[in-house]
Amino acid sequence: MSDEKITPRSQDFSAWYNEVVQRAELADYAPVRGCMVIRPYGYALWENLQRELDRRFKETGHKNAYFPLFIPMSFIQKEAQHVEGFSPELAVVTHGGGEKLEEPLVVRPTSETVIGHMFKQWIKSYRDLPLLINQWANVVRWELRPRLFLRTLEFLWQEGHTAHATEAEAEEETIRMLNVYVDVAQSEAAIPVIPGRKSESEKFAGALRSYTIEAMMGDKRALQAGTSHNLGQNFAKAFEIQYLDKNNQLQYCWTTSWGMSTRMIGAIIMTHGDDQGLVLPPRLAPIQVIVVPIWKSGNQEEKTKVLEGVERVKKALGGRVRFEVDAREEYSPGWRFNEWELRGVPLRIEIGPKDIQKNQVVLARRDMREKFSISQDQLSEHVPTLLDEIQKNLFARAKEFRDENTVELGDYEKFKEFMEGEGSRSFVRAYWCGTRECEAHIKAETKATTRCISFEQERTGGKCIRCGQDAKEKAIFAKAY
RNA sequence: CGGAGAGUAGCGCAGCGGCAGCGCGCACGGUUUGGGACCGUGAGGUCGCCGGUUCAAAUCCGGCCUCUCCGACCA
Repeated sequence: MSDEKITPRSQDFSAWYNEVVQRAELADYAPVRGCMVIRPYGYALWENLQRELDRRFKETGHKNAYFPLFIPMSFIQKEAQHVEGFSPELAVVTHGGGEKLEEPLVVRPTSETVIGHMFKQWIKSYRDLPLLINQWANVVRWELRPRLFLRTLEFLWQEGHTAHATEAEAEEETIRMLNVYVDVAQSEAAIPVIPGRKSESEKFAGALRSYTIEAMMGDKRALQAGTSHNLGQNFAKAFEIQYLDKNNQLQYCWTTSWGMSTRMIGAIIMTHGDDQGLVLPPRLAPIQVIVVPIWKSGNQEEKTKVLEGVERVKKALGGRVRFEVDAREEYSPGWRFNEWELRGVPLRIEIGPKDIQKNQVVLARRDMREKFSISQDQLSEHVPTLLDEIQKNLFARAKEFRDENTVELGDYEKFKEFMEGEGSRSFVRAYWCGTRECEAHIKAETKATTRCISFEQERTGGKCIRCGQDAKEKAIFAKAY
């Protein structure tokens, strides 16, 4: 590992991002183009996110299951929109066991089709509904331009799939799960998000309606951090997912699907990170507190005393926070400080001879460049409180940044100028007539796309920013990842 | 897939027809330790891959692969 400083965020955001991912040991490039290895530290972060999602899925009545990686090609082709949307990015297995397969197998890009096929077998009666399933899995999409965590050929995610008796229930489920994503993003990852509806052209291939949570990254570009789809009866009809209602009438189900992926790790990096490196939200950080003991080597008495102090610290923290002790003598204190800052640990405890004398420790918050001392007796009470404060501060800071970089515009010429100039990477709220034509023109002329039609808006109506026709709603426009 | 750049030790780079180099990291020994310590001794290489030109190729030529950035596509 090189000792050189990382590229400052302001100088080259992409270079900064790649360096942080690798030097913080979150992930590495794999030998296959577009693929990545998630290293233990990055995987621990994912596990913490998984735990928070999984807990909420179970609280809302969902059960985990697992469906196969391989999907018959014919399944993908059953839903017209779906095949159109996913065909360009499919990985297809044509041979197995040295023989050409009779029917090619698609490596799942998402599992609506195979799950739809199984739902048909499992659902007979209205009594079987709702069916609430989630799976933790890897999926493959042959992306043209990969980026660590944000867009790799293979990625990890969860995909929820549910079937309901009525459209209203399906819609309710879709929104419920979107709200779970809002909660996880904001409460756990400390990332402020805007929940809203996707435009027709941005929605999932095969969905009736797609909802999204959109976040602003440190370079002001938008990132879709989670999606929830109301699939209507599109997949139910394609896969004949039917039930008998109370009146013995055969009805098609209404289905939903929703997903959040390892992309969230990219979102965390790009929302909170700074020129020192990664900054992790305490609630998801694999290591919440790093304890760095300091002593003069060769001074055995001093070392013993400091290590006794470390034992007291461990006792105070044990069971309350996730912590590690970095007592490596081969690295200077300064080196270790920098190392753990680069890796985003929210809170550092320094303990050396001076602290032992005064029965104190030095605390350093990762979110601020300042140190302060507290009595060792206050540790067990103070550290969890501090972690909460850091969590809140990260969210508040990110929200302030996003709000500062969100503008409301009504004039198209100004909009165009804005997207070319300094503000080119900001969120713009503007009335939009809702037509594909206007959306496509805006995209072609400004590179900005509609991120979502935010739920959080007054529906007073106005004029479309581009065509001037009546518009019912405002959309958020931004350049996106 | 279009445009640009890059691949030489783990990382960052120099060398650009004639012995494979530097800095950092790594190992060992010693001195150090409150913001990326220092000295010494070492280990580590099919110069991205394949082919061609040449007495001789990391270096010149052709093809391919990979990565990064900018587009189109996308969780």
